Amino acid sequence: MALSRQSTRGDEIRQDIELMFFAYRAFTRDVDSELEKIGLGRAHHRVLHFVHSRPYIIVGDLLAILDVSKQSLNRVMRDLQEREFITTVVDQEDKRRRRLKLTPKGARFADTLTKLQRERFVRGYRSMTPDVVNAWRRVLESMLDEEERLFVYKVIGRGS
Amino acid sequence: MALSRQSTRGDEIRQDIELMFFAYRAFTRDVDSELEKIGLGRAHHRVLHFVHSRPYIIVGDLLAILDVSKQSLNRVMRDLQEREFITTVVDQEDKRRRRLKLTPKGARFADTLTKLQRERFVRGYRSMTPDVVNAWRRVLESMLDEEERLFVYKVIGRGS
DNA sequence: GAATTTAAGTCAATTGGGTTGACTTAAGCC
DNA sequence: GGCTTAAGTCAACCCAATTGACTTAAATTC
Repeated sequence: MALSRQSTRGDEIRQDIELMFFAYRAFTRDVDSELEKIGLGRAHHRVLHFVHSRPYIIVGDLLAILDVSKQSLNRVMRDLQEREFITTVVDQEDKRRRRLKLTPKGARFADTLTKLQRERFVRGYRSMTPDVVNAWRRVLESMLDEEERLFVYKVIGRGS
Repeated sequence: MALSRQSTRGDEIRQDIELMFFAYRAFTRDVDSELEKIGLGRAHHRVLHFVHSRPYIIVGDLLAILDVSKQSLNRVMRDLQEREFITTVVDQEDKRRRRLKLTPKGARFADTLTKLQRERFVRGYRSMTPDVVNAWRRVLESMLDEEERLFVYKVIGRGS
């Protein structure tokens, strides 16, 4: 295959853009294929993931994180509830709110997915000093827009 | 919003997984919205991008890079040809092959999209030493599977 | 030179995951 | 009591992907 292109100077960033594309695809592949076995998709994974790390999150906050319409979330939620991966409890302080939580079964499944992605990071960080790992994170963080960055800090519980 | 979660020790990688999700979303957002203005989607961008850096690439190689079915590529190609963003030329050595190339108009558009993504990288790399930037790349590369990594090196023209 | 393989393209049906719009139900707030 | 908010639903639609079955034309093999 005559795939390669002449590598001119000054296009390192262009390579990085492509690397980002390939890396993200690798990052989601294992998980996608695991989900496919039981007839779920990437959208289901995102819900499982974020509900797992934020038990009792309310629906509106989850919508804000995922940045999708509630109609879209709803279809996904139905699948997850049917499979008994997720349950809702009515908030006692404000009974309009539904708090989301994974069932033990849902949590186990979410954990196996997380493990798959975690492995790729561990592999990448091995042989890197803590300094470099930190810098790595800062690079990713700088890709976010200002306002978004504050939101993400709040969501992932870093920086504050 | 009570979005944040308690940050227990040992879940740094979990934060990184989420950061990867948010960063990739940011990374594609500008481009997506630019594409939307003229009625194209992310799939069109990928084709524009890879044909731009690999002028005269043949269809089969592009399929291998994108890892999609040819039926899928074909729909996208039709849109791009209608808009006169891309042209095909028959390879003279093997007349079954079609070589793809952007028109000047297509190249200009591809450049404006690249610029948008490039900015995010420049922002991230500013204040990083060359060493750190290199390490950053190595982390991303390590996320690829072994076989895939060799393919990607060939495609982006690094390593080898 | 005929048969097979390869490269590209096409039609049709389906899926996953998103959208907008319009609406309902129930609860909280002033 | 009336407005607002949180959640959920139905319907119609869109984009980007899939699989399967097929065609055309050129290159390769026997």
